[in-house]
Amino acid sequence: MTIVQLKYAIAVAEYKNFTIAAEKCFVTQPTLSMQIQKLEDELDVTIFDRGKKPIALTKIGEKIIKQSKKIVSESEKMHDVVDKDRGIIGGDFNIGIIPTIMPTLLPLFMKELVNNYPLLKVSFFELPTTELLDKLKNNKLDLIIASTPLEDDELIEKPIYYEPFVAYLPKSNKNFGKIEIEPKDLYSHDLLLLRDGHCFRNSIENLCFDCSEYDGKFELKSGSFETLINLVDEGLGITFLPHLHTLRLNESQKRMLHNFKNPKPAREVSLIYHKNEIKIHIINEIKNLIYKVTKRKIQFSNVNIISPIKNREAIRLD
Amino acid sequence: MTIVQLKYAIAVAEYKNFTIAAEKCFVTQPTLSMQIQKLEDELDVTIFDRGKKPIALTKIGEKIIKQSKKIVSESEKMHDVVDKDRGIIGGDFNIGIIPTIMPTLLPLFMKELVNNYPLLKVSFFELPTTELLDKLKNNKLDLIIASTPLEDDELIEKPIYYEPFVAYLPKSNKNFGKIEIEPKDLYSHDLLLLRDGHCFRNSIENLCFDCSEYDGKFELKSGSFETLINLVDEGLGITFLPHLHTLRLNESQKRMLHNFKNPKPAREVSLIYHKNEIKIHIINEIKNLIYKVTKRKIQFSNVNIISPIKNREAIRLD
DNA sequence: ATATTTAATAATAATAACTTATAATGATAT
DNA sequence: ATATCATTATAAGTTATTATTATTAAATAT
Repeated sequence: MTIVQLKYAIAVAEYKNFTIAAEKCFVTQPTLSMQIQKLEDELDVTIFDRGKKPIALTKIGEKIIKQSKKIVSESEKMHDVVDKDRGIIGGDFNIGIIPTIMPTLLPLFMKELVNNYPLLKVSFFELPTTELLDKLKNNKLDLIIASTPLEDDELIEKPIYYEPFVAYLPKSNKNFGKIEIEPKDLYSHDLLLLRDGHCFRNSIENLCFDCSEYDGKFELKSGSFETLINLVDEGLGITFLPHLHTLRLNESQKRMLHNFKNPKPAREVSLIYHKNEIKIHIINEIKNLIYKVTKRKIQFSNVNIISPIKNREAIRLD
Repeated sequence: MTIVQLKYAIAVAEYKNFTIAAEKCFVTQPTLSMQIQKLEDELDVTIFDRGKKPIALTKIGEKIIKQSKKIVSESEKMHDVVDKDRGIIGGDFNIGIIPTIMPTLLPLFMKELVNNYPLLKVSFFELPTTELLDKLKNNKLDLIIASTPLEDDELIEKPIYYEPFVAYLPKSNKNFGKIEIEPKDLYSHDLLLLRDGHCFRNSIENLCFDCSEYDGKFELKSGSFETLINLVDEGLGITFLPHLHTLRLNESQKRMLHNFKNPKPAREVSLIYHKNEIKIHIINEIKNLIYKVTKRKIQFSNVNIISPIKNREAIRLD
């Protein structure tokens, strides 16, 4: 049993295909096949059911892959041990951020991050939460920034700020001009939301509890707040915006913003990383940097945290 | 970096000698030296300070060996994963027991253990606690039975019974015949104890708190309770015995036993194994077997647990 | 100084891992 | 049913790695 064999097996488990797995491991398919066979021979088990299409893990195969991941992740940490000892913050580091956070948060720390750690090759990936989590668990990402709580016991969540929601209402709306509104006031047919799969939509759905009963315009799906804002401006409905997205609105648009009364509904934005703690020393550096930047510029209190997972209750936070 | 290289490095760290480490790994010395060099080259560090005699670990070497042990121990567990899946309880299994527990406990479960698991090759090692711990941490032992608490955060302790101490007094002793005695009654110059290094001695020293001030006969050191009993029989002093050691005494000897009043001083006897949980499925089987056997035959309550570590306080247990 | 111990190096053999080429298998389409 | 395609297994040969033996070098002890 070698670490290389385990990596090959993990790749096959991931891609469910020997040929693709071999490519990803930068070897030819026969090489990978042979090493997998050797591993199976040594352990005297069949890890993969080649009969099924796509290839499936056997029952024992599942366990073996799980243990393989542990071994490989511990072996990856060896490099961290060395780097940490030297105080080196360098190498590749991949950060994933959900689309509704990316444009407002990234500009806050991007520059300082790149300047402070010249040896670090940081890459950013803008993807929905589920894909981010997938990549994080497969070590394609080292850190993600997303709306929490996610309640995933493979991961560690470190909240960085709580961002209130604000209602964005056209003059035609009956609640326009109210000083303080409540979520239930907005229970209506013309609520415009980001497309399905966006966790921000889940948050709002949790906020409006029974909004799965909505019909009509509700089905209109958009991918960015930009579009939603334009639609509302045209009087085609109402929407919610996260607070940081409202800062760049013009004066007349700002008059359309309506705060909720305390405790304001809000989303929790967190750094999320794997419990295996690979590259933990780099994660900690970046964590401190982001803490520093956000603590100075973003501070909210007296909020109700709305879960990005469907059908979860809010958590009061004063 | 390969698992084999890590094993070689761990061996050198253990034996502080390339030649001996090579032997233990069943390879020649140049093979081992080269692999260590390759490992050092790849990680770009020096793990061993060859200048010192015996060979010493560098500062970063310490960390690398620590991480290596994690990786290797996770890789060892791969076989457990397979065995567990098949329900196989087999292979080598090494149990260490301290001398003052061995003769009374081993007969209770030895036979059933061997009969129940014919594929298991069990070996027993009778050694003092410190040596047992050393071997457990270096994976030379899979399980040890010793007096606890040891407060070692690499290890897991599972108490199996609490064994009261009994005083063994000759007729000449002033406390002879008392129905109930207290530890302080025995504060005297003729207390006979096992030789230094035996944890049972530490327990008794904790019990008598200031007995480090004792002089004279106290320095007489013995290795077994057999000797101590004989010495007391000859009227040369007094001693403590763990309860299970008193069961085979003859009638006249039994008249020399004196119980302490409640809560009786007692030692905690535990199964101890490594947190890395290698062979955990076998450990669990043996644990259950020993639990079953001891729960039926050994039951004590209302005791004060005396720590086998010097200068610790007793823990009351009702 | 000389023997002894121990790690490093050199030359070479054995083993293992890899590549290319090809065959076998199994599913899908004609 | 047969051809086609996708995919894994096998075979032969090459390269790279790991091992051995023999020897050298360095440090200690006698």
